[in-house]
Amino acid sequence: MGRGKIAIRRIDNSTSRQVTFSKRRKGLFKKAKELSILCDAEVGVIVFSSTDKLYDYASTSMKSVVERYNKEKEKSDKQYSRPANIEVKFWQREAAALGQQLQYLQECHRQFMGEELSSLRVEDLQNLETQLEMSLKGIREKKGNLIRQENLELYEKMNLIRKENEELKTKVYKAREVNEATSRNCINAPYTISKGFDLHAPRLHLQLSQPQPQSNEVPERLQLHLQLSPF
Amino acid sequence: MGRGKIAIRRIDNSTSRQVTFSKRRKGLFKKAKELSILCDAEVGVIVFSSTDKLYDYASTSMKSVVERYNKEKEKSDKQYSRPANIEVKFWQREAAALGQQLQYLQECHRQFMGEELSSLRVEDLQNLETQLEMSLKGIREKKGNLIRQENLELYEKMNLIRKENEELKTKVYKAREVNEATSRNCINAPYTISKGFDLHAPRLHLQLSQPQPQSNEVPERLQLHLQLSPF
DNA sequence: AGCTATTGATAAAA
DNA sequence: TTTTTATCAATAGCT
Repeated sequence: MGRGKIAIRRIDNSTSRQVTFSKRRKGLFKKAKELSILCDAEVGVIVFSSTDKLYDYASTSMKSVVERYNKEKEKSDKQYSRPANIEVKFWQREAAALGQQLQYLQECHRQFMGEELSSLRVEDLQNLETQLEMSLKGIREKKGNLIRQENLELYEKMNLIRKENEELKTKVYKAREVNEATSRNCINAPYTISKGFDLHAPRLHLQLSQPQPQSNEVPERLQLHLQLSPF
Repeated sequence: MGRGKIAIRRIDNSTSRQVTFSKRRKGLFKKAKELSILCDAEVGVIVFSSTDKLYDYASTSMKSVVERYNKEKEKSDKQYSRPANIEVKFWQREAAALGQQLQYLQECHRQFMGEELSSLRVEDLQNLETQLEMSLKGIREKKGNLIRQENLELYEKMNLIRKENEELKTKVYKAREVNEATSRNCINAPYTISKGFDLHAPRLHLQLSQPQPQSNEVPERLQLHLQLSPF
């Protein structure tokens, strides 16, 4: 169709190609429009030129055509993107709902902290007070139980250590006796050495039987809890 | 181009329309292909028949064409889907962050309610107790202030009403005197009527000077607050 | 589905 | 780019 037949292959002449592109693109869009009208069809045509310029025709709107196309395709293929908008709305709602919950809880929490009480009536304040008293009761009970249990454990440990100490003392005394018995055949005085050993032994054993990192804090805590515990 | 010219309008004959649709659709796709080859363009054509069947041609792939089209459009128009993916991620993050905050606050709140204390150490419980004691102090102070103020207002109102009552009483007595003076010229006994009016007057005025809906609850509240107020 | 007269599209030139 | 015009391609109406 033209002054001469042409082979269907890329047109080398850039100008010629440009002209042909214009004409044929126009023709393509016209044909698309005719098809849509004659046959009551929805038609969309997208064309990118070799210079990356976009041209498009749609009998209705390209948005409609692409959405319909994606809807049709997503039956077998989920990689198309249209449902994303629904997703965005879903997550927006989700965030809004969480935000509201958060705000409500924050207000509630501030009231529990004794802040922002101005909006409350006497009745609300009374309810809050009652709730806090209940909470306090539970918390004190729990704390008391914990402390008592800790103290019990500490007492048990202390007793264990004392027992060990007693046993060690007897061992040391026995060792000293043996030492004294043998010392008559010896020149140097082992008494001072044995005395030094006697003094250091308990501390050494205390550390061995307390593998926790805060073993040196134990007495302090013990004192603290005894002091605080009114139970 | 055919045996006769046809007007570009919907073909009424269903069979004829169907045939034309087939022929022209094939022609359209051929033209699209020629354009893409001759001019080195990327072309996509989407056609929905009047019976909702999908036909499409793309010089490369429809996915590529549609994505390129969306990418091009999103520069000027946000309703297309490529940015939606980023948006989805944003809102997901937002929701996740809010959810975490909420969860943290909920745990905190439950502890303030005296629940779920098992994860807390003695130190935490002590802090919680101190906080709650502080909160309670603030709440009690606020409640006390509110009640005192309410009581003051109620006392003032009561005094006003009493004053009004006194005034009314004097008026009633004066009216009775006038009545008695005129009753000598009358047969029936107006004394009982005036006594009844005397009894009902205060209640009537109490309601008139208390436009609140719970005006009949006032004495009860007054008693309650006096009972509760240790301030 | 084919056929073909006829119209429509467009290549080359301006 | 658009117009012109000669030519080829597409297809409407029939089979």
